[in-house]
Amino acid sequence: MMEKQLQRSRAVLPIGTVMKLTTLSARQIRYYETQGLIKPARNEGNRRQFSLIDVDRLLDIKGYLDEGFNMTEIKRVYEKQAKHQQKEHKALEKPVTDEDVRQVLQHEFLSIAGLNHGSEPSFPSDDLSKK
DNA sequence: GTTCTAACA
DNA sequence: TGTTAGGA
Repeated sequence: MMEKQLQRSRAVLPIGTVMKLTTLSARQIRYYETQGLIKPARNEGNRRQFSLIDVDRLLDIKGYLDEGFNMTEIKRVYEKQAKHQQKEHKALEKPVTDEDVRQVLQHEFLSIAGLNHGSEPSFPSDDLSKK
């Protein structure tokens, strides 16, 4: 049941393929990597090798971009996602599937987009539940 | 031909 | 972000 997960995390796609799949420029893809939004593997030639999970992540990022979010805002979303993964991992040792990730992202996306879709760079700030 | 990093008209 | 230089 986890086989597909392994296949999806198999990083073998060159940046050129990812460009076509996501319609993002190499510049953007590389930049997002420096911003910590994605972490593609590298082959022996220092070439980036993306997995389907990476592509999926890129497509999500593109979605945020279309909604007018900037890198810092998008990064914030993924930071929270990272926390979720850590939490799950430490607490239950439960493997996070890309479907889980999608749900978290979708939730974050909808809530953020719904609260301020206009132009204000301001966010509802962090959660108050962390005590 | 493709991808990489760094830098800027 | 685009684009280009110079390498691998």
